[in-house]
Amino acid sequence: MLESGRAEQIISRVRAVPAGFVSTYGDLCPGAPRAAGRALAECEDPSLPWQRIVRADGSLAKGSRQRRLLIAEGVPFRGRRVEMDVARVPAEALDQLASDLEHADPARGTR
DNA sequence: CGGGTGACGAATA
DNA sequence: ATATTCGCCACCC
Repeated sequence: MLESGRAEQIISRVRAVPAGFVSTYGDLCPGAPRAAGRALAECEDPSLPWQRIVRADGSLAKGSRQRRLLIAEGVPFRGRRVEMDVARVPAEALDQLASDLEHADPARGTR
């Protein structure tokens, strides 16, 4: 069950982005950022934090709706764009976090 | 095979 | 700073 399909891989990375941070289409799928956008557009899973995926320059694909959700999570903005220098999670970090999710132990680390 | 499309990215004007 | 153009690649017919 690793479902390591192209889309599945992208989706798993989206889930790896922590609240209050963002990542880019290019980081989700280097070399084919549009495939990432495609995956998000097709995926209807409401538990998917799609709003945390923004363009490389910090602009939003989904406009005000997306902006509102991100601000609610505490993502720093500069005008209409996300402050990428502060909130961006690089591709490598995403893989790291994705691995961490598999180890998700809510009871371990609580002391 | 090709041709068109897109929740993109980078370069250019 | 914004608008346009081009390049890229995955997916569909």
